[in-house]
Amino acid sequence: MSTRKSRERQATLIDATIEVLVESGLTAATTRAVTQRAGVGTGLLNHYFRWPELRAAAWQALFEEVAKDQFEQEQTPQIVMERYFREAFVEAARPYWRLWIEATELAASDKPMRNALKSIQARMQDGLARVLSDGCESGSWRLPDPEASALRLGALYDGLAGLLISGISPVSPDSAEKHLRKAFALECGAEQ
Amino acid sequence: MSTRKSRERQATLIDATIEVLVESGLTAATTRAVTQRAGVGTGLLNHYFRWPELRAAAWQALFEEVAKDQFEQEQTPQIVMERYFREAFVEAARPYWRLWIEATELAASDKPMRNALKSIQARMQDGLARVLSDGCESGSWRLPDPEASALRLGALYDGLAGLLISGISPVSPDSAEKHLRKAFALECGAEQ
DNA sequence: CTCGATTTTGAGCGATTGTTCAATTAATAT
DNA sequence: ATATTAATTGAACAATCGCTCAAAATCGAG
Repeated sequence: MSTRKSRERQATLIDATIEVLVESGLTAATTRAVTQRAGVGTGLLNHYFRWPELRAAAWQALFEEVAKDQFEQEQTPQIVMERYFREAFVEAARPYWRLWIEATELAASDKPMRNALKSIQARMQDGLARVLSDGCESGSWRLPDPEASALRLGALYDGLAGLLISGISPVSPDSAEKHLRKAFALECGAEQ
Repeated sequence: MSTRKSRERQATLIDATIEVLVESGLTAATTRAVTQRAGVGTGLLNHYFRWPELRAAAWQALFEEVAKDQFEQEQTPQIVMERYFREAFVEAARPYWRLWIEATELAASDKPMRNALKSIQARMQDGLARVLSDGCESGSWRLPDPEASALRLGALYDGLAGLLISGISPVSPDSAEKHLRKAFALECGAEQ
């Protein structure tokens, strides 16, 4: 067994899967689309992966990057939160809302996706909680329970993203952002 | 054309579809499961409906009942909200979270479901907004903008339900309920 | 160059889906 | 009772899906 080209091939397939996921979503993505995108035969995918595993692996790799960009950077809590609010619901982030919501649903029946979602969900929530906590220590805001606030803000984010991807009117990306900011303000004690 | 048994048959099929949706979810439900449940041949379903239309019609009928039970009853705002909080995340409501989240995702690609979701979403949000508004007028609580609060509470509900159906740990039904109550308290100005 | 091992291919399998339509059954009118 | 119309059936169809596997291509050691 093993590694002349195999590692390289696996990486190629994961990258191709990420691309397909971003433009087709978790449910519409197929193995054939992935192999075609990667420029390999259909059999090669099954030689290295099973579809549920590959799909979950690609999803997780994608969102590890997102989590890193969003929370794990060396900047002041204010700046991180400001970026979080400003970039939360911009049109460019739409594929990610969709993949997140789809993961939420798939996780109920797909074990690899459940593990991936559990890992990323924890990472996202911890990242947000840490930023919120750092902001408390640096005096940028006051929060009685940063972890609880992180959970509520994260859940509100999910709910707003759900409203947006469903193509239903009453919320626009702009108003969604304002609601997220407002919720944060309420968590902080309605000051400002 | 028309109506010796046809209306009756359509109602039978819709009822059977509701049952299948509740126990299998929107995505796993199939036409064969519905016809089998209704005790009719596979061809009959297609004589009266197309699957996307039937599925959306059954979903809408189901959630019109839910909306009625939840918000459109003659009781004091406090009692309505208390029931809302208490019954939001009990285990018995789980099929409804699931169907709601699945609808959110399906609506992106399924026009009938999008229309059904739009209708029900508006009804739910209006119902909650009205209860919140009534509570302001009766002096039960104070809210600067009941409609905005209804939107945020509804979105938070969706997000918490998403966390619950994904089978991921950090939130239990009990703690989800507490977070929803807490968010309401914050909307009201953190009193109590 | 040769031979064995590894990598890669893609036609085809089996399962599942919503849907069709000629045939059959049931109901109504004359 | 008979004929006409409506209601109902279910085997078969076409489209997808993930996946298999014998065959072909490619690579590396001797």
